[in-house]
Amino acid sequence: MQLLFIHSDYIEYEAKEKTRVAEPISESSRNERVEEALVVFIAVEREDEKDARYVVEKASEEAISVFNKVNAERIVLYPYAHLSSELASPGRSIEILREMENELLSRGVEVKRAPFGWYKSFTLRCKGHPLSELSRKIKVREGAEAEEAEVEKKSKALEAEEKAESHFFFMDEKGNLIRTADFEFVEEQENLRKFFVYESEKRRAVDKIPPHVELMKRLEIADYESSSDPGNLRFYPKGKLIKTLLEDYVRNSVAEYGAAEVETPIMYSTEHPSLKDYLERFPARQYSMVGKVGKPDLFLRFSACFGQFLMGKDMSMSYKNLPLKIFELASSFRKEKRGELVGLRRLRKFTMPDMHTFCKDMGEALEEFKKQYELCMRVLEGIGFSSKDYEVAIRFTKEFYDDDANKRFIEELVRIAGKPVLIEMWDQRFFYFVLKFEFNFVDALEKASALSTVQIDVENAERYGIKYVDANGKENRPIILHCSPSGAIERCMYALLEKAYLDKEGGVLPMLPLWLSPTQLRIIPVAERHLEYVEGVLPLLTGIRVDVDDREETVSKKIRDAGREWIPYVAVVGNKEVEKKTLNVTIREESSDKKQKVEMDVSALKERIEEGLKNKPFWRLPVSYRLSERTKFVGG
RNA sequence: GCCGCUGUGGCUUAGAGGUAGAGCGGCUGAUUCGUAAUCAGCAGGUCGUGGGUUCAAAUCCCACCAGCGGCUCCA
Repeated sequence: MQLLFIHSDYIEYEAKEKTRVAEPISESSRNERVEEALVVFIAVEREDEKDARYVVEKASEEAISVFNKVNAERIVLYPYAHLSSELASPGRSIEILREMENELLSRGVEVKRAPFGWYKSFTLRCKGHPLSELSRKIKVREGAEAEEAEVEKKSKALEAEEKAESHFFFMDEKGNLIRTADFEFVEEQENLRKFFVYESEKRRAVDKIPPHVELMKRLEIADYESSSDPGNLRFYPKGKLIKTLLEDYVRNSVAEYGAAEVETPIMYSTEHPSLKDYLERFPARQYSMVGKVGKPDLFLRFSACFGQFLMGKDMSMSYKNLPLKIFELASSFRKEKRGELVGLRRLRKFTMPDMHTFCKDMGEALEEFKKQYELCMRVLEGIGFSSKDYEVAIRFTKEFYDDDANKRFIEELVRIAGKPVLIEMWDQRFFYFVLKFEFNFVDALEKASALSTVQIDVENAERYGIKYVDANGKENRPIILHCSPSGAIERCMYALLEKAYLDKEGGVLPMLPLWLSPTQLRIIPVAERHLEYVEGVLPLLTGIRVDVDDREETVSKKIRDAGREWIPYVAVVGNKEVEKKTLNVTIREESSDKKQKVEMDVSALKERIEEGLKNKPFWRLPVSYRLSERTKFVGG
């Protein structure tokens, strides 16, 4: 609460015109003149709502203390919104002002309160003595927010979740459901074991900073931005390139699958009835913005669900259109707790490919579910993750699994995965889905995070009023599938970096997939006189991100730097190559610590690289192709 | 958010109450070099921010900010 005290000879005001939030007043109280008053201009702020009682008391104490010091005869409370940019809601503001009026009255002070929500003219004569102008800020005491959060009313879903119990199993490729205690891990199931431990037990401390955080900085991919809210990162040109390529790839894959791309708003009113349940369930997880006076507050979306459901509600769908798929590459915001944020793994602002499929019934939903399960595998494969790189979790309600056909369906999913998967069975449904799967990546610190996921949603069609017309002309609720084929784009980048790190630990030279490598081919002239030949070769290499290390450095130095940047193809050009019109190429994926050099002509190299880029998006190099002209974005 | 640890030029870091030092990177010059760091010189620091203790603070104390780990959480 912001307070401005003016000790006045008199104040005169007139309520001229109503604003939208005006309180009703009698005709006689429109005009007032008060002599010898301590005028208290007040802005009630948003945070005051958390502990109104305390704020009212504190503010009243302050007012009385000033009142006594200056020897005023009475107090005028004057609502003055312009003292703050973070106002409380009008309704609460009026209440708090009234409480303050009563508080002062009960302490024996003569009080007048100017009407709230009116455009008022006023004349004020300030006495001008040293204490006649003072301002105060009343802060909500420490801990009030936490208290508030705890008493926050819990939705039914949240209560149910607390009561819900779940049980873990493993299922092998033959469809045997095995109790976790009875499962024996073989060597290649080490990651499954780590994943299960992560899901079910406490972990011990690791005193390493996550490898990908170091890499994302060193490779000039992304970095923290301490001037923003934590978890909102900056991306350098190379990182933005990788991100754009991944986005394009996922977007293309989903379009090919038959989804229509849409765009929906990133912010929504907190007062929309369909959105309220979500907000109640995760009260502290929103970025919220205070609406202007008389307007509802807004929150930033944490997924594309709302936008697409609200769109779905207004569509007229026939059973003939189903299954209907819409997709969005959605910038999403989740105000994760401070300690949960890590590099590119867990962010507050991230990019979520989000596809929703409207299906006419559970049969169709399951059919689609399986197709999307396979879609997710293909998309991850395309990004650079084989099924060895992730662990499958399938989660469902007991009720779902009690059905024989469903049981066979789950077994089929495990067969497709081709290796044992983690099963979680809930004894009751506590959120909107009955069945979901995720593909989880296990990183160098043995932490698991979900990449792809599909969920079968049986609740939101009802909540949002989404319907389709069936063959009999009757309206029905569709079953909705939520699918993120790759998981968050940033998280894919995290997993790629962690995977490269793990490769390095295993003695393999770390690198990004060719199509994502910022520089795909680096040409290193031995001396300046070889540059001309190199420049002549460049026009033959269109469609490939090529750069030239034209710095005045030794060949050894340039080779080392290319290696540190994980460049997939490094070509050295000296007298021999100029003479024979070839390139001396080191192919990273075929090299170990000992360099493997191959003499190739330019067209052979081009063909080989193009083969590796097939069916993948391409963007040109975002920085100068000459290293001598390049700016460093990160030191070291 | 809570608990613990950390914070020194662009990067990595030495310094533990008494004049901030180095390597990399940068700049300048020399070197035109054949597969993981060519040589020399120069510039660059509010010691995360704000308070406090002290004759004196990077160093001790407090608060805040950011990062890391744990708890928690992951729609």
